[in-house]
Amino acid sequence: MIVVSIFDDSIERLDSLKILINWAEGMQCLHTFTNCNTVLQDIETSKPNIILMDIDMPGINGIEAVKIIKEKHAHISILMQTVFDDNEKVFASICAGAAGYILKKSSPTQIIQAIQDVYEGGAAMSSSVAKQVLQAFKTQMILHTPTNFYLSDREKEILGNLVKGLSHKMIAAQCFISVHTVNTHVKNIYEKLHVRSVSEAVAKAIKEHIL
Amino acid sequence: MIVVSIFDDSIERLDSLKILINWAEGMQCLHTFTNCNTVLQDIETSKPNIILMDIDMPGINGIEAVKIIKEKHAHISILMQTVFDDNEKVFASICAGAAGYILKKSSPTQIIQAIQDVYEGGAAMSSSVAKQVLQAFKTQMILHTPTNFYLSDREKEILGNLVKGLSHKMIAAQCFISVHTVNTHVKNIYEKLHVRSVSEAVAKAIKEHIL
DNA sequence: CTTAAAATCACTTATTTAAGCGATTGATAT
DNA sequence: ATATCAATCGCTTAAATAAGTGATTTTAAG
Repeated sequence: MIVVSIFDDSIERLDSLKILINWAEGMQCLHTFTNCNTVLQDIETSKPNIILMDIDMPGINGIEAVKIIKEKHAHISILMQTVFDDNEKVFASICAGAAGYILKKSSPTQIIQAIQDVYEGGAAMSSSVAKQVLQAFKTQMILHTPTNFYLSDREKEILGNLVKGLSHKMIAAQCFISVHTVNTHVKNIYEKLHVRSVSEAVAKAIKEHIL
Repeated sequence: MIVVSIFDDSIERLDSLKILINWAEGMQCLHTFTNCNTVLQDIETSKPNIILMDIDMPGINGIEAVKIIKEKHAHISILMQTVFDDNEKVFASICAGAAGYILKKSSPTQIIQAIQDVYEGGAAMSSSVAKQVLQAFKTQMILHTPTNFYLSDREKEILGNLVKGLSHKMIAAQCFISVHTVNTHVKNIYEKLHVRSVSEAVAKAIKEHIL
């Protein structure tokens, strides 16, 4: 039996969600709370597997609450709910440790499904939220997509050692080549990366993920 | 009417998906294809709104196909399907521009729902896939737990200039101080960061997000 | 077979860095 | 009031680096 606790400042919504969950098979909701001021204590009394958390609440807001809960009860999965799929709040919730993010306009079936998914270890997101996360994820990844500067393997190896903070001499020893050769390689690296010092090269190597 | 085209190397799966979609209200599937070798041409003939794309196919694989399709038809949403929720492939698909990623074990209802979600501009993910995306997203975001090395403002400023690749002399000019002072600051920075060269300092500054 | 690229080594010179020493001033905290 | 810290400046020396020029060898590609 999945035990669900709900935090929402609207008593009407609290009631309807409670009825929905108790109607659904395999889950029950015995405790609901209108704010998060005593959230840890509330969890002690209700011992939920899953928490339905409203984001906009007076006092401690939903995102803060997630952080507080996750610190003490990492195993409890929290499903966020809001009216709007606000970018900032979605990301903040995810970072705080929420297992899902659904809109309040979601259908009863979707809400039940989301709780089920989260209980089974998955994540649940309304499609519009998923869209945003995917978009953000994509730009994050593409931002970190290495530009190809056509460094040779040896050059990459040497650049890697520069990033580690090794001097030319140490690199020479490491790679069993002479300092002169290291010098030449470094010069070529500078050419290819369009930089004129180690620091610039290292900065570029890290920022552009050339590894 | 949502027009769906399907690419999958299994004819049985192709048939059952086709039946499912044609059974569903508001969508139809007239064309299916067992490979992506002539994918652009196939799209010309079938003119789909949504494409269901298998990942593992002989010849051009699903991810490559997405890239090819998205280049010419950015407006067509593509829903990926595979047996396994393999990390790499999920991310690659997202970056290629897929609008969703569902597992083949998804229920008929979920598949129909996913197509609907994607058609409405959202994204669709199986909960286990969503879980992975969220996890990756979170670590990407949260990696930024800046350790405090107690650098003074001036030291941070100078470190920032080192990261930009400026030499001591250039920094001196920039900050209207002497090279000697820059030297002293740099020495202090090295002490605080426990490094012994610009490259190490720059690497640490970027990696640990000291800015 | 010729060309091009990658990797290697060498030498030089001017500039830059690292590291060591020491010192003054002003602000802040005890 | 005194101690601590940040910021500043100065000098020195040894080591490291940047930039130039030039050359050999191997491998891959055309």
